[in-house]
Amino acid sequence: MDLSPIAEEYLKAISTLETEHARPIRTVEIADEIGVTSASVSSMIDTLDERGLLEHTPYKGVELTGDGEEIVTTLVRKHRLLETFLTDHLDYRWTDVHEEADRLEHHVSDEFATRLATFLDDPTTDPHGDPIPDTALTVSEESVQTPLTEYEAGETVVVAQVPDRDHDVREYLFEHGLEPGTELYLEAVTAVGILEVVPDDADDSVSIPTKIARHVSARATSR
Amino acid sequence: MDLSPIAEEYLKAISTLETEHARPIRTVEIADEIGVTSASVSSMIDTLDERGLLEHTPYKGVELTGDGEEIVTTLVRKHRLLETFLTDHLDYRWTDVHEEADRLEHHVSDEFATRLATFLDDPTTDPHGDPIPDTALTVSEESVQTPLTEYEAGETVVVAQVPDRDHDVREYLFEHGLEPGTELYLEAVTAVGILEVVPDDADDSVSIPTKIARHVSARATSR
DNA sequence: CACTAATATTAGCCTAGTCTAATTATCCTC
DNA sequence: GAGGATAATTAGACTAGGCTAATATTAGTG
Repeated sequence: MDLSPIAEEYLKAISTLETEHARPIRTVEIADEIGVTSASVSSMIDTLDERGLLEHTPYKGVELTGDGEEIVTTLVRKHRLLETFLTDHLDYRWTDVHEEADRLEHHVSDEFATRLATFLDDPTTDPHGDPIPDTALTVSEESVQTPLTEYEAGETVVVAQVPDRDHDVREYLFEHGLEPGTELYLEAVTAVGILEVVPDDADDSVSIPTKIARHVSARATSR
Repeated sequence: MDLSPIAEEYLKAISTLETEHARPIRTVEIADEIGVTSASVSSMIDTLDERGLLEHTPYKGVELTGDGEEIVTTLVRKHRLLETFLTDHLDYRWTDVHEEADRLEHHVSDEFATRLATFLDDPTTDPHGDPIPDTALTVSEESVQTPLTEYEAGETVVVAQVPDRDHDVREYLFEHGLEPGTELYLEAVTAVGILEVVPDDADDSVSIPTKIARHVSARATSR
C-alpha cells in the first residue's frame, strides 16, 4: 500500500537527521524537526516500523532501513527535479521553490519524475546546488565542496551549495547576491565571526555571519 | 481555511452533475459519482454548507454557491493547464494525463498555475479540446461545437472535444485515430447505432458506437 | 548507588472522513 | 389519501493522525 504524505514527511525528517548526526535518531529530535509532539512521533514510529521502513529500539532511537532510505531518495529526486523546473522554466526565484516542491513531491508519480527529468535534460544539481539522485537513485559523486568558513582571507571561490530549508537564510543570501555559481572574493574574516566577501557582480563587500557561512559550501575557482 | 482535497472532489463532482443536469443535485448522485455511500455525502454536504460553498435543501438536493463554483473553476483551470503541460512538454499521450492532473490539481498553488499558464503561452484549450478558464476564471467563448451524432453521412468535420473522464473511452478513440483536430469524413450512419467515419490519416473507415460518438463533439470544416 | 531531569511510551480523547444499520421523508401509484 | 419504494438523514463505530496527561525508562550527578 502507498504511504501517506505525512508518513513520507517523517521518513524525510529522519533521513535528514541521520545525515546530520550519523547515529540513531531520538523521538524528540523528530518531533522538533516536524513540529509535532513526541507522542505523535512514537505512534508514527510504530507504523513505520511495522512497514519495515525503519528499525526502532525502544527508548534508544530509530534508523531507516534500506526500504526507508529508498523512499526518501525517491522523494529527494522528485523534490530537486521540481525545484529545477520551477526556477528554470516557471521563472521562480530559487529562494521560493522549496515550499512548492515540498508539497508536490508527495503527489507526482514516478512516471512524471522520469519524464520531467528528460524534459530538463537530466540535471545533476538543483538550484541550490544540491545533487539530484538519478533513476537508479544513486547520488552522483559530489565535487569537492567545503564550507565557506574553511577558506581564508584573500582566496577566491565559487559558491556551490546554499541551504535549501530555511526561507530567511535563503532570502538573506539572495539579497546579498550569494547563490550557486557566484564567484566570491574573501576579503576578510573578522574577529566577531563575520566573513567579508565580495561577490563577482558587486563592488562593495558583504558581511556574512559565520553561522550562515558555515552552511554555504564553495569550491576553489578552477583557474 | 483551506479546503481538503477530498472536499474539493465533492465540489467538482457536484459541479459536473450540475452542468450535466441543470437542476439541484441529489445525495445519491454525488455518492455514485465519487464512489462513497450516501451517508458520507450527507455529512460532507453539512460541512460544505456551513462553509457557504453550497446550498442544501434537506431531502431536495444541493446547488453550488458562487464561492463554490469559483473553487471548482480554479481547479478546472489547474487541471487543464496541467494536462496541457503533460502532453505538450512531458510527452504524455493525451489519453493518459487525466489521472495525474486529477491528483496534482489539488496541490499546485495559484502562483504555480499563473506561471505555468505563462510558460504554456496562455493556452485556451486542453489536449481533450476542453476550454481552459483564464485568470479571471471566465471560460472563453466556445466555438460552435456539436455532437458527432448530429451530423449526417457525407459531411466532413473536425473533432473538437473528446470526453476526458473515462479512460476506456479515451483509449478507444485514441486507437481509432480520433483526437481533437482530427478531420473526419462521415461515411455512413448504420441502423444499429454505429457511425462509420474515415479519419484524415487513415484509409479505412472506423466504426464508432453512437454511445461514444454522442460525447465527441465536432465543428464543421472551415472550408 | 540513589535521585532527579530528561526523554519515551501509553492511555485516552479529538477531528475528518469513511462505513453499516436504523430511522425518517418524499413521491408515486393505485 | 394510503402503502410501498426510494432516497436522505442520523446514530454509532472505525482509522489515521493529532493532542494532553500520566507513567515508565534512561542517564547523569552528587
